[in-house]
Amino acid sequence: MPKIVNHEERKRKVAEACWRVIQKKGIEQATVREIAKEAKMSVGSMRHYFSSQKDLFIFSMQLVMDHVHERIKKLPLSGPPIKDAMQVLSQVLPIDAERRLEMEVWFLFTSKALNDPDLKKKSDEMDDELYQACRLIIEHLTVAADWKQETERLYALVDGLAVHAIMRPGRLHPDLLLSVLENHLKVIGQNV
Amino acid sequence: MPKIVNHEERKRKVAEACWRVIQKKGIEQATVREIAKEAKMSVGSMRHYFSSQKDLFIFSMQLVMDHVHERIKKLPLSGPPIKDAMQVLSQVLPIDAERRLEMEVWFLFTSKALNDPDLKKKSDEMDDELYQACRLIIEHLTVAADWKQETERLYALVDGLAVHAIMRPGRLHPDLLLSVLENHLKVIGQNV
DNA sequence: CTTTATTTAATACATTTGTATCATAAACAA
DNA sequence: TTGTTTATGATACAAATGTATTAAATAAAG
Repeated sequence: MPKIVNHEERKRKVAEACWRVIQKKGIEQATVREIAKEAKMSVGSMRHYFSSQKDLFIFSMQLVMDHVHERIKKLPLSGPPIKDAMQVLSQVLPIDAERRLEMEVWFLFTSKALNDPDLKKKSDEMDDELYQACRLIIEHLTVAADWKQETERLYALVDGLAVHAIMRPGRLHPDLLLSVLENHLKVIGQNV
Repeated sequence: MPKIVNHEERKRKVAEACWRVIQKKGIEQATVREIAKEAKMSVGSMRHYFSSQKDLFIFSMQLVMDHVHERIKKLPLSGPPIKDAMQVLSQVLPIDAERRLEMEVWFLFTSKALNDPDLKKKSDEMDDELYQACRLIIEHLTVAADWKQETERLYALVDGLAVHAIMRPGRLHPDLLLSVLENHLKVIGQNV
């Protein structure tokens, strides 16, 4: 009956356009008009896929989470613990253009989430998952009794490195970032 | 000649009102009208102190930096290196209401700075200072050859802990935050 | 071809926003 | 008092923004 269009696929295309606008102009300039322009459609047409700007933002956050999940799922793990941990954590670090876009966008959504309960819910989801991932890594790497402390330390290090690499890519480039993280894991592995 | 008003003092009062609005409603809702209301003056009157919203934002960022500087300057240092380091780093960690307000506001300014060159300049100033502070701490605590790596690690840990304490205060409360940081410094102090 | 459901897009509208204008008030100097 | 400078705040205005409305185009089914 209708026009031949893959609805979900179109939604993802719009969300990716939303990402690009946020990266290029910031979240305050991520207006429905700017996003529609980037997606090469009209505002009215875009509204057929997202009934409100907030719907689009939440979908765009979920799409970041989905991409991270997919990359981690595809990883050929069960090698050395430190190597596996590096592979997993690299999926949330801005070490190439693709991850950088997603992490910059996520960073801006996170800041907006501080004063937006709907976005905060999604932000907390991701946060809980990353915390648990760090917890598992710590449990596999060490037998330290204070796993809570070590988990917070690893998780804070990962997010801190991500933010610094986003803000100061000239100082904290991908190679340095990865070596800092790997050395941390090595020290942890020798028991703290 | 004029009305009896301390111009600089008034500017600081407005900037602090700006902080409170940003914390309560987010940076997108930190409009000139909201800030004027919080400062208990009219928009026109506020414009007498700041000719534009951007001027107010940059002054408000500078005021955060000033407060951090003042607190550090007042510290009675030259005790044990780890204790001194903790005292200094605590000034940029959200461990009480005052610091939490400043760090939340700074966090939001930082995210806005990603797409605003004027704010980015101020953000980079603070960033450079904190990096150098971490560098000094590392140099005093260890003789490790890789001071660049250790500086990035400490700095990322500090900022990561700050962001997590802001986003998830229920999980990462001030006591846990401080103990994670202190243990890190202790391990560093034993040479890495 | 006709019908029907979906997609597209132009236009409108009420709000909000930053900034500008202008008149008034206040305090000190002459 | 008179004059001058600073402070205050009401009002105005153009631009931007999220959302709603409405009509047209498209593709498949009858």
